[in-house]
Amino acid sequence: MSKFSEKVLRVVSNIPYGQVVSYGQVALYVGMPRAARQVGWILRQQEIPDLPWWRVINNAGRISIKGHRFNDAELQRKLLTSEKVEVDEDFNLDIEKYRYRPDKKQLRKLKLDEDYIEICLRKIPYLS
DNA sequence: ATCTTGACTTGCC
DNA sequence: CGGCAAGCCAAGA
Repeated sequence: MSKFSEKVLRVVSNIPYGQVVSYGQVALYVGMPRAARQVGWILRQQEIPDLPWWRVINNAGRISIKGHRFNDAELQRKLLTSEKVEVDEDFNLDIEKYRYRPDKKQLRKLKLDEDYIEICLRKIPYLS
């Protein structure tokens, strides 16, 4: 398993119950702000135990499982609604209402440079 | 090495 | 709001 994959799994597994992040956000927190598609690529290889993959959606606020995977999208909606995240019949939700916004302390756990952490905080500000 | 495939994002109509 | 074209880059073949 690549370093990239490991970091992605670590970030995703830290998303709190009842909150969501976008693929681009995960990419940002693993140090590769433009690798959103690759985050999706990693999560597509299901069979990853103890990973709250359903808390990752696209930045438009939509469940993003594509193609002939309607059942998986339905499963994701089911899992989200079970944690009180409201998702409508078109797989849309209010991402800003549920978005996970880590603070500086939490970002430091990811072993990122201090200045890069500032970039993260500027892009996804922590709201206190 | 080279090409293709996407659970993506952003900007620009 | 919605669609579309570019840009993106890890993995597989």
